[in-house]
Formats: sequence, C-alpha cells, structure tokens
Amino acid sequence: MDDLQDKKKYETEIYQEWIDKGCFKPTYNFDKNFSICIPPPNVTGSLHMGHALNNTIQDILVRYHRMNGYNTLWQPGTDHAGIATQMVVERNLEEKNIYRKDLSREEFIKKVWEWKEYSGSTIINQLKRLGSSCDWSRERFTMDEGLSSAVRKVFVSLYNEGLIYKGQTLVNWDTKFKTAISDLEVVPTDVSTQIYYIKYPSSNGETITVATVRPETIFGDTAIAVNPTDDRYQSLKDITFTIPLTDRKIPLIFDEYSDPEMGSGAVKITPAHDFNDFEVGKRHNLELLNILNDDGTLNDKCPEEYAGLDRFEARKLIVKNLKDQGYIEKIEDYKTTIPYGDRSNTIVEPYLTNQWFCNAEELAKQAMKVVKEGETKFFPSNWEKTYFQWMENIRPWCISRQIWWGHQIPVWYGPDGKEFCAETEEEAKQLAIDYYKADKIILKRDKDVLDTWFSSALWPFSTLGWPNQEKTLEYFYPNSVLVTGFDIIFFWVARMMMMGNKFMQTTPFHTVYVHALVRDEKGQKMSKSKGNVIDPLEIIDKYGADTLRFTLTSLNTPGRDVRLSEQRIAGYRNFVTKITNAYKFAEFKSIYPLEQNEKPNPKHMFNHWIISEFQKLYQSIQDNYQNYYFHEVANQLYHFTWHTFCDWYIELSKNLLDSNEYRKETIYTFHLVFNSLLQLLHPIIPFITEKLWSKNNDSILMTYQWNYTDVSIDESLVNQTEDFIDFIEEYRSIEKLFEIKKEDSVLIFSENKDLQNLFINNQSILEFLTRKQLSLEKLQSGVKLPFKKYDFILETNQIDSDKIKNKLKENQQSLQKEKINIDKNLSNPNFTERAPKELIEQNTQRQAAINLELSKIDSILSNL
RNA sequence: GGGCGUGUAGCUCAGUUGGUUAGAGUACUUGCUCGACACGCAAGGGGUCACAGGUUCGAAUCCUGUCACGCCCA
Repeated sequence: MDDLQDKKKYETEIYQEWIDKGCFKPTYNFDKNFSICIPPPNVTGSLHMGHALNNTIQDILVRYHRMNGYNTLWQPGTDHAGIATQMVVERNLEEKNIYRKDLSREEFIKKVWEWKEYSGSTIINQLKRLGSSCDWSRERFTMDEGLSSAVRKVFVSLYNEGLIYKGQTLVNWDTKFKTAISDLEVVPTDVSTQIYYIKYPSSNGETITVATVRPETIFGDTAIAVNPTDDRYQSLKDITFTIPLTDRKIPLIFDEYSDPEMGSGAVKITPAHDFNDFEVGKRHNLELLNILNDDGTLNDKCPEEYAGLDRFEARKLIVKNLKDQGYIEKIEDYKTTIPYGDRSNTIVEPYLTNQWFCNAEELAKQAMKVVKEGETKFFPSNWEKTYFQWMENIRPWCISRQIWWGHQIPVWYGPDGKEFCAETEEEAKQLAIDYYKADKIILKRDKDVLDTWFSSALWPFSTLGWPNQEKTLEYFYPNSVLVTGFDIIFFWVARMMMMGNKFMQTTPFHTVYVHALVRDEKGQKMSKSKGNVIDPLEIIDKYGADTLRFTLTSLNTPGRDVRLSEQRIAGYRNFVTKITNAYKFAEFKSIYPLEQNEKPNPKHMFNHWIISEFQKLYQSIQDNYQNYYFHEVANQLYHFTWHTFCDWYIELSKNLLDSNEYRKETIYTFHLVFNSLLQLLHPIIPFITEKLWSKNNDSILMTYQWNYTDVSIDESLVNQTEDFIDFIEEYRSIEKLFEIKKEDSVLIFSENKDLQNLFINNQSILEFLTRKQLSLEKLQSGVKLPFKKYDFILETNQIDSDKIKNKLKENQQSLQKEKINIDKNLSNPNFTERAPKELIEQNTQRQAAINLELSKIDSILSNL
C-alpha cells in the first residue's frame, strides 16, 4: 500500500522502466504513423508552466495514438538560441572576470559548448519529470553537425536561387549585443517622455519649428519636411535652414509624410535613423547620414563636443545647449511608443548596415497555399486568419546576426569582396579558383551567424535526418501535429511552413494545435518580477506530475487562456487520490488478482448499468480525443470516475461482492470498467494509471492497445438501476428535509408492485444505502410520498405534515411551470410540424410523467 | 486605424451542429469517524447567460448594434 503514497518515488521508477523497456521508441510496425516534433526548448532555459502545458498536450496526443495502433514518434531536442545563450554565457564568464572581447571567437565558442554540456540537459530532465514520452535516443540539438549541414544546404540553395541576398538598409539594431534583430524581436513599449520643439534658423532670418522626441538625432538631419498642401510654408520653398549647434544647412522639402495637424506641421528628416524618414529620404534622394556607432554612442559625424557620448547623455547636453542658445521653443510631456529589444531590454535603434535577407514573400506563397487548401489545418481554426494576415504583409526577413554563437553564414569573400557561397570552405575555394582563374586564393568567411529561427525552421525534417533519406524521414514526415503557443506562430510556425514546403515539397504538418498562455489565477501573465510564477517542478514535487498534467488538461479549453491556481491543483490532486482509493477498495475486497479465465456474463442490474454507462463514456472519450477536446476528456473522466463509478457503482457493488451468487460477475465487471478507465485516463495521467495497472497486469499500460470489448446490455435492467438510484436520492432528500436523524427508526414500503420488487430484490443494499429498514408488509400509519411513477410510504414519528405540504407544493409549482412550457410546445402546430421527432417524443413522455406526478401530489395533498 | 478573442453561480470556467428544468470544480450552509477515501460521504442554497434590438415554433448558442476587458498587427 505504501508504494502508492510516495508519488515522486513511483513516478521516477515508472519513468525509468518505460525507458529501460524502450517504450518511447517507434515500432515501425504499422502503416498508421503519428509524429510530433517538440518545439525545441532553449538550451539555457528551465521548465515553466507554458512548457508544462505545451508538453502535456503533446504527450497526451502521443500516448493516445500509441495506445491506438499508431507507429508513433515524438522527436525531442533543444535549440541553441543564439542571442539568449550568448548572453547567459557572457554573464557567467563576467562573474569570473572573463570578458568576451578578450577571448578569440574560437575560445568563446568553446566556452559556450562547455556550458551547454554542463547545463543543457536541465530542461530535458525536467521534461522527463513531467512524463514526456519522447524518444530520447533521437535527441537533437540545432547546432549538431547533422542539423548544421542542413542549415548550410538550405542557405546555399536559397542563395543560388536569389532568395537570400545581402543588402544595405535600416535594421533594428540592438546596441547592447551590437547586432541586428528581426522585427519580431522588437517589443514596442509605451512610454512617457518629452517632445522638444526646436527652432531651425534660416539664412534670411526666418525660423521654422520642428517637434522631435529625439533631439540627439538633429546631427543626422538632411531635410525638413512639410506637407505640400500646408499653406503656411509655401513661401519658404527655396530657403535652407541651419541645424542648430552646427553650420550644416538642410533644405525644406514637401512630402505627404508630414502631417499638418501634428505640432508645427514641420518635421525633421533623419533618413539613417528612422524608418519613415528612410522612405522619405529615398523619395527625395536625401543623403543617409549615420551619426551613431554600433554601441549607441554618437560618432565623429557629430560636433566634437558630442562625439563619443552615449545617445542619452548626448541628448541631455544637446537639450541644455539648445536651451542656452535659445533654440528651444517649448518642451512638452508626450506619450509615445519606443522599441525595445526582447532579449537586451535596451532601446533598439534603426541603424544603417549591411545585412543578409531572405525573400520571405516568395516563400510565403506556397506556405499560404497549403493552408488555404487545407493540407495544414489550424486548431482552433481562427488562428488561420492571424497566420494569413501576417503572411500577406510579410517583409524581408533579416537573417544575419552580428554575434558569435550560431550557424556561421556559409559565404566567403575574395580579395575584391566577391561572394562565394558554398556548403564548405573547400567548395567555396573551388568556386573562387574557377572565378579568378588562379591557383590559390585566400578567402575570408563572413563573420555573421544566422538568426536562430533559421535553423528552427528546418526542425521538422532536419531532426528526421534530412538531407539523408532515412526511413524515419520517410515514415514521419510530414509530422502529424505541431503543438505550440500562439505567441510563436510568426516566429516559428510560419517559417517552418515556408521551409518545409520549399525543401520537402510537402507541408511540414497536417495540424497546428495552438494553445494559450498559462496565466495566474487573476489572469495576469506569470513573471519573475511580479512574483506570481508557479514553478511546475515545485508543483510536481508537491502534488505529482499526474496532478499537474490533469489540471492543465482540464483547464485548457481551446481559444482561452489557462488560469492556474494552486487551489485548483489541489482539487485535482484529490482526484488522483480518489482513483488510488478505488483501487485500494478492490484490493481490500480481495478482488485482485482477476482470474483471467473468468468472464461470466453479468446478470445483476447494477453490473449492466455500470457497463452501459461506461460504453456511453467510451465512445465520447474516443471522439473527444480525436477532436483535440482534451479538456472534455478530462472532465468526463473525472465525472465518471468520481461520481458514476466511485459514488455509485462501488457503493452498489459492496453487497454483490459479499454474495455468492454475484461475486464473480461483479469482480469481472469491476475489472472490466476499472481497467478500461485506466486505459482512457493514461494519456493524461500516465504514472498512477501505469502503477495501478501493474498491480494486476503483466503488460505495460503505455504500450497496451485499447481493446474494450462490448458486452451486451439489457436496457430494462439499466432503467431499473436508474430508478433505484433515483429512489435512494429521493429518500435522502426527504430524510434531510424532515431532519430524520440516523438513529430514528423509519420503515419504507411501497404498494406498487414494480417498486416493491425492486426493493425486495435489493433489500440489503437498499437498507445499507438508506440505513433504514424496508418493510415487506403494508404499513399501518405511514405517510405516503410520491416518487416518479410510483409512490412510497414512510413510517416515522419525525414527519410533520406542514413540512410535507410545503415540500409537495414546491414540487407542484416547479412541475406546473414545466408543464406550461411543454403544453405550449405540444399544442403549437409550428412546433409539432418542425421540431425533430425525438424531441416531440421526449416532450410527450415528459408531459405524461408530469401529469402523473401532479395527480399523485394532488391526491396525497387532499388526504393530508 | 486593422484583426482576433472574452463577458454564464461569490471565484475559476464547461456548454462542439439553436431543442426538455443552463452544468462542473471551488467556496458557502447543514448533517455524517458506515471497513476505499475527511484529499472523504450525503443533502442543500446560489444564475434577467454584459446590455438593447432582430431572426426562429424555440436563443447562453445565430444576426445587428452598444458597453466593458484582453491580446496581436500597423
């Protein structure tokens, strides 16, 4: 018994057993395949609730399909996460007073690998605690040789097609990491700041006022723009203005971009430091004047006084000097949106550099087509809209990063700067030798690395062995389902769709299952700074992995955020305990182990009833698993296990288990239902189900094939059981209402033959459940009470007739209310002509039942 | 500005194609050490389904509008 108490112990043992027996590996035996590739967690990461939800859903899918005859692979691995990892390693080294700039690139990368070996398995071990049934023997890492060669192959191929190219343009520049980042890595943040109205003097004594939130960029101005329709400025057409604090003169230009309603209607144009200004500059052929260094300090294009100052230091000084010299018209408080780097959390600068780009627009075409044609479906389907909206407006993808950790771009430069793109240096050299018609060429490799998502985009096929044609690739590509949070549809899903369709000519997965964020109980995002993080590992230690999984599954309704509270988790811990206790009951009643040959056909009505209930459940659970309605699966299994099985069947079975006549068939029925329940529950709560299964089976539950066999059911016995249960409930209500104490003596009797038979055939169980006595003889002084089709009589001194009257009148009222509705429907020809037959049938039956009950209540009331 | 979503019991939420009397969990009230389980059992109270119209024999569910909140994109 004790072995069921220590969840941590048995969960760990069972997990090890699954691994030892190779349960997580594909069988390669069947023609039905099911595969999922894990969204590779960041090697630097540790498990948070989002991972827990994401991996629980995947594990449910994988375990369900494994138990239903599919050759199943869950492909695991981790992502090298360029900037994030480099950041963590740098920080660790800094603690030892080692700085990246003091190391060579090779030395630094060596340190990153060392660190990866040391801590990269943290999150993998945490996934194991959760119960994830990944095939760990196939674990991959995006920087593995195989995956890296896939990256090079894809790069070269796209380069040769012209879909990857180098270009000079404004990018989002992270001054902390000194690298370009993609649009998606920029977090626009609302801030309160100041707006400065600066007067620019002109040669003829006029001034023009422009408003800016970034006064330090005045040194990069190359024009002032006003709207062509703005009458105020027509007269200033050919005048040049001088940038304050400098001698440089800039023209006034007329461009629609300038909004006459905003500020003075004049706006300074800084093409090298603003995306909008960049476009204006292109239209008017303005100079691109870069005034920043890559670390965010002002460069030597600025007056000497400011060169070398950090942009925000410079701003203060510039404002001071502008003020002192009378160039500031006014300063106002202003709310605006400023871009921050999602990793560095510093302000991102639009910055003019050479970068590599991928023509995403071209790749998006096929990626959209397959979704339009239904080859890839989103669940819930409304995410398709989000996907299309982004894909339709997609911009060139900046894929180069100026960092060291990642896949170095496979491009080499000749002495004159000519590019040679090849998968290996040898091949690049050969290209160069052919090009220059020389024997020996010294090439320099491009220093940049690729955006991390570039390698992630290949994940669904690179992990399966591509470009080698392995059988795994053949079996498991395309993947069946991708399970992911909505926040990385753009980052990841879209890019996998592009690359999969481009290089495999097939869409990477049939279904994209999109789940929500896990929030705290108040609906707030969990974050360390808010201190509202619920750590999955702590929860697993405290409540067990099964509990956490069941909780997340139950709360995960499609299209809605998961709000998690510890109270809720505790509630589901109780459920796991309940199942354990049901098993303990069986053990206590010595109904384990089951003799395998004993398969008697159940005769007793309670056994028919529970099997019938289970059959209904089974079909519904199958449907809901198939349709990704896992929350429904969880909730239905919860209800059935707790209420139908434990509250009713176990109670009803107690007597049968003690009877010679029914013991065998009841043991059989108990096993049939309980073991089947363990099967249905396994994908959600694998540990306790496996543990309990092992008590009575030689097989391993997780690789067991669902095989529920139908037992033929006598519906009239099922109905009788329902009547019996209804009666017990009715009696208990009355007992409570009349405050009958347990020691009060009460006799129960019915004059109705059917009810009498029901009572007599189940006398001991009836008396056990009501703790009252059944009378076989007509009661002399009893109170008659209505029960559905029949009525029954109680003999007790506790019943006062006022209470009975009130109770009966309450019943009467609610029945009459219902009767009005039903009568109205049934007398309405519109209803009887249009409503479905079954509904009319139901209504008619209900009408008759209500009438009967009402007439009984009437007669009892008149006799009181 | 464009898009998506949410509003149902004190709280957190189910309610899949419109169809009997809108369901759970939790919290609350009352009574229970009955041999699986107090992480339990039993009985209960609690809801103009955000609001206003409309379609329909019938609306929490479909349509239109309003209000509130959230997220994404620009």
